[in-house]
Amino acid sequence: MTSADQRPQTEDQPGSPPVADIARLADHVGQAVTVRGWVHHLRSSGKIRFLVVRDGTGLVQGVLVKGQLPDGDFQEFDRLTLESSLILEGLVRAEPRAPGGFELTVTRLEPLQIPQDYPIAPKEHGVGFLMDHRHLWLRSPRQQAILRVRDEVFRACRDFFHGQGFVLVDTPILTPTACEGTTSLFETDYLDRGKAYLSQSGQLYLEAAAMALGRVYCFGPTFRAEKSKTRRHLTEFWMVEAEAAFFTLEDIMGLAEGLVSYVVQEVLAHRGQELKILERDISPLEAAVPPFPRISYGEALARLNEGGQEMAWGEDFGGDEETLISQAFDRPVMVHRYPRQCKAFYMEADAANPELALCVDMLAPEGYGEIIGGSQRVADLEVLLTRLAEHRLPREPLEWYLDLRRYGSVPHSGFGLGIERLVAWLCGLKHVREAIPFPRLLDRLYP
RNA sequence: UCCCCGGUAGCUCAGCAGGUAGAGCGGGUGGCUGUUAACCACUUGGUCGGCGGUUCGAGUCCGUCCCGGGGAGCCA
Repeated sequence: MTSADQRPQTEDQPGSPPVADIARLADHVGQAVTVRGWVHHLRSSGKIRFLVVRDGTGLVQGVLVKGQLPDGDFQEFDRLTLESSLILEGLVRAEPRAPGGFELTVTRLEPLQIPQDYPIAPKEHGVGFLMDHRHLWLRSPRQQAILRVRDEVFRACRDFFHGQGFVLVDTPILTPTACEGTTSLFETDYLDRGKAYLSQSGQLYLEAAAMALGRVYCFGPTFRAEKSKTRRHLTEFWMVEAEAAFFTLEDIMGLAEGLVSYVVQEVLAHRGQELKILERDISPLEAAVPPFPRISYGEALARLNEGGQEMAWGEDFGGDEETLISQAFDRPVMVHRYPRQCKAFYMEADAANPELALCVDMLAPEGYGEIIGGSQRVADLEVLLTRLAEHRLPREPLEWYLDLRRYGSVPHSGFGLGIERLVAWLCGLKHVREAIPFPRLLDRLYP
């Protein structure tokens, strides 16, 4: 847990040993320390008692031996239950029998609060039950590990873009209209000005920012009111989106490949312990180094039809098709140049074949499906106006977007990366709902 | 919105051909000086999702509604 290295210390209590993070107990062998946290596990064997304590940095087993701490404190042990909050003082010992390698001989035990009937037991639970108790489920080692991987993904994304000269530009969450028009939006009242909608993408605003700063990205929540009920869907999810002036489709594919491979390598380098807790086979992650294979929609379609999965030209791929395509490769695959008819209005047509869009989807291996969608954007005002008409989108709310084509329009491209899908793949999760602290699903708004 | 599966103790589940409610875990009590989801003994624990129907009798069969899970479409 490298992040513990720089954790600021809180004030020690007079008369008590210094407070130590469990992750740093190695630095305190032979010393008296104070540990503050929650009871993770309890065992009693007559005159010797064990409790495993969690403090957010790790787990440590405390040993209570009668005579080595006040009798009153020893008896307090019997009142403890799972998730009791407490303060322990003790002597740090190297102990080969202990999972972390260190143990605490407890010299003082002070319960802070003792729960009755903590709902989550150290046994198997159903998904529905755990989701109802998500606020408590987060305390489990597995969920902690996922959240730490997620944190690493966020950090790595920001590092990558910063290193590539991209500027973080925050796009609005409350928007006057749809970005793409096709998907359903969450609607809300906006004071006295009618309806507002929760953003389903920062892309259009990011295009404006790219015309100011060249290379930009945004990182925020995204909302889709679709009645999707699959392992790959949330109604509220996080997306990192990039947009760069003068980038072609080829440029943006290189950027997407660079981002994903960098994030994977950072997670492998810094979150190996968490991946181990998750029992993740890391060989598919280790393989995710450039170059990622690139195939066209036409090639992908041909592969599917040869494999017996009959599909007509012009249709978008579903989850099953994505899985079949990705199974042919050992790393993420980029499928480019889909038929324009199944893609969004803002995508530039391929000059070599105007029926195709200059777009790309990156499919994660192991059936995790699309993690990135990107494209080169329409740069010409007249073309864009035609597209809006074709898609029957209202022009007035997008006049500002059209301005970008009136005032110094340039070729530009961008993509969006779904964070939860990436985290789910990295962690080997069965469902994206575990990749976000408090998932919002079709039929779930609690807790 | 559509298709499939499910709802029995706090949790995970079993319940035979329709005959009147079970286990493990958890909780409680006691025992044990090195336990690793400790172990042993005893004990606590139920509106069988709701409503209606068939039947002498329904957890079990039928209808319907509610809730949960999985999948499709759409998307990241």
